[in-house]
Amino acid sequence: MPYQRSEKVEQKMEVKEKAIIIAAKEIFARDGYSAASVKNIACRAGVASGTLYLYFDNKDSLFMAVMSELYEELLGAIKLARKSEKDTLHKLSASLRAALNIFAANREMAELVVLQGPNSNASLSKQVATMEDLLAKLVSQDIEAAVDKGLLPKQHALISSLAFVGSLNQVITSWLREGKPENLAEAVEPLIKYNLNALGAKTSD
Amino acid sequence: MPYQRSEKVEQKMEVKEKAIIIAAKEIFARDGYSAASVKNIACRAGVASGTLYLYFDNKDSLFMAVMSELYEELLGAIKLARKSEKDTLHKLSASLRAALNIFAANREMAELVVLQGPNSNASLSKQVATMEDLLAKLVSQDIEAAVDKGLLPKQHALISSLAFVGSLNQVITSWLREGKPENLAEAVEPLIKYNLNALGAKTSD
Amino acid sequence: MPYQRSEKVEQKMEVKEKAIIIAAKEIFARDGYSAASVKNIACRAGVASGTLYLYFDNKDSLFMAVMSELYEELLGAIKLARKSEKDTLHKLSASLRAALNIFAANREMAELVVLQGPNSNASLSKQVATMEDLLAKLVSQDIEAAVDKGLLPKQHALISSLAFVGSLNQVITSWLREGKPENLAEAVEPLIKYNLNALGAKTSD
Amino acid sequence: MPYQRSEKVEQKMEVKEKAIIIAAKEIFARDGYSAASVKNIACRAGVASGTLYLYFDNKDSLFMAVMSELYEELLGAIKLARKSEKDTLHKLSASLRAALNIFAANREMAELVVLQGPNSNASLSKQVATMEDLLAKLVSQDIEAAVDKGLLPKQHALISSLAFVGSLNQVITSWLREGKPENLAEAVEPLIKYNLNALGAKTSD
DNA sequence: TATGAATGAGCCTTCATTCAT
DNA sequence: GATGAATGAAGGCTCATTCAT
Repeated sequence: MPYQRSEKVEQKMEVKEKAIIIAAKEIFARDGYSAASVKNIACRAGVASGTLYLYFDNKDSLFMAVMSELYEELLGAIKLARKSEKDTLHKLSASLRAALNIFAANREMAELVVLQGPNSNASLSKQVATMEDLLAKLVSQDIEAAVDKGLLPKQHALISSLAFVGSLNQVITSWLREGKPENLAEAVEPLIKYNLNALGAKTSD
Repeated sequence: MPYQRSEKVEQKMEVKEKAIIIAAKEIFARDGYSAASVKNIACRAGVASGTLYLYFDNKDSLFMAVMSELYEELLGAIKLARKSEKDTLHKLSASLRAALNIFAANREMAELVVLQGPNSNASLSKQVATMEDLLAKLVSQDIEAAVDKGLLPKQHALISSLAFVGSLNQVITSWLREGKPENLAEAVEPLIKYNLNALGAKTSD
Repeated sequence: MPYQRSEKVEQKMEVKEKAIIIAAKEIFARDGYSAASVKNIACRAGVASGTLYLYFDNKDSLFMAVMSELYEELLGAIKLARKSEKDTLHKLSASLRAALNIFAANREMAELVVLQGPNSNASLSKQVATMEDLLAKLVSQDIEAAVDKGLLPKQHALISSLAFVGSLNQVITSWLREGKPENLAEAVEPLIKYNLNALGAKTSD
Repeated sequence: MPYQRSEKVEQKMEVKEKAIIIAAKEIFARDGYSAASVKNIACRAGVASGTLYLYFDNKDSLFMAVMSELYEELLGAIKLARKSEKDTLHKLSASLRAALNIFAANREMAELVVLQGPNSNASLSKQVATMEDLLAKLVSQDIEAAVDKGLLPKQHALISSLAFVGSLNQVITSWLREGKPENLAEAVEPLIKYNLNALGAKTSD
């Protein structure tokens, strides 16, 4: 029964691959890209360092796998949150709120996505940047849509979207590095208000 | 003749120290802290690697020297720009404008200050963060002052200042990495407007 | 008056050369040959490292100069002490006593002659060994003379002289490294007695 | 097949570890601690320099491993020789004889134990000195025991034991460096006689 | 003569990657 | 597939020596 066997093996491999990614997240988040050693990651994953190379081409590609997974998760959560909202501006707010919530719940992810991802190594940074862009593009599209609908005044959508995303990044960075704000939760509403004001949304209050 | 230090030699040394810092900026900007090698830097500076250690204690201290110089330059430009303005809100705008201008004129500095500085190495990052903080504090103080004067509505000053600085960072990051916006100049006014709106300033138009 | 001038200069140089040797003794004694750095020695001598090379070909030759001087001093003291004695066996005792006395009075010398000298570097060790030999030869000659005169029984003069010198060395080594005996003075008589017994001298008591 | 360690691999590793130690003995004996380079040792062992660090933490610990092994071997031989003797004084003679024999058979060991060991590096020397002391203590205990039994006259046991060990050291040193005596074998009986006389043993002849 | 900045070979050590098992 | 011992290039840094001044 070669078919079943292959399935089992495949399952085992998936398990191992996941273990490696989980370990990699921990180590990369804690030590940063350069200081993280392959041996450490393998060790944490309960796997020999050679084994790691059966699942990933090299350290870089492991890092990218980690980042991809994180971005997928992050964007998934954001997209999900947006689905519950009809109004474009509410979509924007929901995005911000979802991002802050997921980072608050998963500090490691924040560390990786916000701090380590963008600063790994010349070539990796470029690839990560591509993923980072997705969020900016989402925001940009919302802004353009809202402008079209007359919900927002005309503006430089690129700059606005970058500013929007940047404000989020900085708050998280400060939270991670300085512990200020102490809780991401307290940042949610002020940050949403800040950006909606910035975009020119007429807030009800 | 027991060695004439004062004149030529001292000058030559200053020149050499500067050459090393210039080279370090190039290499650190291009490769990042970890991937940059001391040998490379020395080589680029036209100096033997041992020579570098006559001017700097070690790689870390060279990096800090580079960063310090850059922050001094950056904050100097910002403070200068602020001096010409009386009004608190104008001070804020002037700060943003000055920062964008200096980065536009000095892409390498942007690369180092915005991208490499924050992600070098655990202990260096902390020191750099201290310098980064200065800008955020400046903004925070302005906001609080403006709120006190009734120029701005009450708000969460920490979050507002982080968002302010973050929006700037992100625009520069995107410019460096994606080439969008193509020119920082075009970002200046939209970004100022974005943040003034965000802060709740009543814009005249 | 070129003659006088040359004399002055020569004097100055002798002063400087001596300063370097004095400094070298300190540093070599403290750090050992390899760990002692030329720069440190020059610095301690109040001289630039380049200057050192006007007086000595290189680190090795400086070390040899130090050792030569020490051996000269040591052997001088020993020969002087021997002169006051007529009897061959008394010459031997006097040698031992003189050696212990000079080391007790000059711990640095002991450190260099006994510990550092023999273990500097492959080629230096050989040269130092040649100087070490002088003491052994002196002892050997005494033994042979005493045997000829019937003061000592026939024996393997080489072995006896080596043992004699070795016993001295070991006591000093232990004194330097372990602080046992606390005082070299207390070692003098036991050590003399040990070796006279060893040589077969009929001690009066 | 998750890697078969137990048999061949483990054996190979032991072989390799031994090869490294053997190479280290050669190089340390030839060049001394400081001048010996890790690369050279690895090379002589037929191993990459990185491999060496799989077996030893660093150069220091490799050196200590070498010295420990040698001291173990040396003291083992001495203790074995002593076991065959009942009389305290015979134990002493047997110790000396055993030491000379093992050095005669293993010149490299002599080089390391007598010449290099004591002069490696500040912190290592101390550790080595601890091992060196064992021999001196053995001798010291014998002397004290013999004195108690009335086999030897009262004496300064510390000085006597140091002299005893020193005489041995010096003979070996001279043999190694000067080639005198040509053969250690010829030194055995004279040296034993020298020291027994020294201690005040009533020799039968 | 005296200086000390400059050199660069060489040091010990790390670590991503490979490959025999 | 899994292992982990082995590799060796590359890293930061030191220091005896040189040489322009």
